[in-house]
Amino acid sequence: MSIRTASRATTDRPQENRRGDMLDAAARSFARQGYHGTSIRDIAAEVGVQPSSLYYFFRSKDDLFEAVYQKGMEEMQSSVEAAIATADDPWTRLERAAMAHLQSLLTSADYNTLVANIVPRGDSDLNRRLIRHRDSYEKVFIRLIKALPLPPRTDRRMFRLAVLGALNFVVSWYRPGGATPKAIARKIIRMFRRQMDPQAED
Amino acid sequence: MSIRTASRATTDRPQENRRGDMLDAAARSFARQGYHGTSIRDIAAEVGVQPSSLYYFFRSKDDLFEAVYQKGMEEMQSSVEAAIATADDPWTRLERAAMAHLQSLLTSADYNTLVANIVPRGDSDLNRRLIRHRDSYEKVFIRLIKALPLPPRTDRRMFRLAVLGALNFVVSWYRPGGATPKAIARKIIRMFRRQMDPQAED
DNA sequence: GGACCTACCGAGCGACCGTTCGGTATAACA
DNA sequence: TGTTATACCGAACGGTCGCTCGGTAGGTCC
Repeated sequence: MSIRTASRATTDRPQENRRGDMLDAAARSFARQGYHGTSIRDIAAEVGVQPSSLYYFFRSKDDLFEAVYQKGMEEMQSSVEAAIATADDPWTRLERAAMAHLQSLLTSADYNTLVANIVPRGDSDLNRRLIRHRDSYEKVFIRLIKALPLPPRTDRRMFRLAVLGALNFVVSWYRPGGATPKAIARKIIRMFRRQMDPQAED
Repeated sequence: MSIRTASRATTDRPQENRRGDMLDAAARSFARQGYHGTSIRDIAAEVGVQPSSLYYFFRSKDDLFEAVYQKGMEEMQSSVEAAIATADDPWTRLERAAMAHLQSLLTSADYNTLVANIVPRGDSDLNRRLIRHRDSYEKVFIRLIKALPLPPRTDRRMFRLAVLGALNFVVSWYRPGGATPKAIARKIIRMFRRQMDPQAED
């Protein structure tokens, strides 16, 4: 292994590479103003770059948006996966996942607020791609709920959707200073648990 | 009471009045393409009117949007109120309300899909006004949940928000042909009920 | 029959939109 | 030292945006 192969020149800083900055600025703008409310020029200005430069890294506005959305979903997924790694009990794992999920949505990291606020609807190409990313993320919850000791004949899909609904709705009423995301997540999961699991301690 | 006062000329059709048509077309467009995705010209074209004509009835695009949103909320409120009028038992009333709520959100009446898809965030003037309308609607649920025989020290606010969250999230996974809105609403409320009310029959 | 009001029309202003295209400074490579 | 790839710049194209403004046809009122 020569020096040549070891030092990958592209990552160092040969003549800068602001793709990351662009992604960050896009996340900020999209999270605050929404898709149509954000212009390529807005993002470019925030990075300190010409609008045309964005097209060197991203084919189109749609592509840029998808990249941001995907990164947000991936960040959430890895934070959830890290949170459940250390627990064995299925209900504890769900609770930990809910905490990580809510914490991601509420701590105003732009990528995650974006994911929280943009609900893909309609059937444009872009929306179809976003939904694929979201579905991929929600697989974690399918697994978690599959492992739960629920009463027989429980509709686990409905259960999952009710939990995610209650969780996601928090972003529309949460105000910092009140209950913490963790506390809220715990409360919500406990509400669902008490019903489904008679020997829950509470 | 003379003939003059009885026949209010403005409502008849002196030289037409397409305010209602405009509101309907706006609801359609806003519900499908969102706020920024809808142009005044789109709406005008759908009504068969010049763009400038919209400004005779509405001060601005924001005003028009607010009018649509408000009408949507009012429709939902009266449908919920009609649904609970004939029931006395608090849990039954909540269940009926949830059914009416979901039915409004899911039967693709444009005013209601709009309300379901537009989640006001940020602190523009418009968003603040939308939130006021939404809060006014949700008062019904505060009342309904206040009347519920819940265990002492139950956080009724959290309970309400969890219920509304689970309910509102349905719009993002509902597909016609599966369970009906009514059935879904019943299932969701029963899930919450079993936990809080030990002598629920189910 | 003249003044007035209502419900529009039609043209257009200035700003902004996503995107394209030809260039170019810098650095790596031969 | 010349070639090539990378990471941009700067200008501009064609289109759309929200909104304004000066009309005016038709009905109502005195």
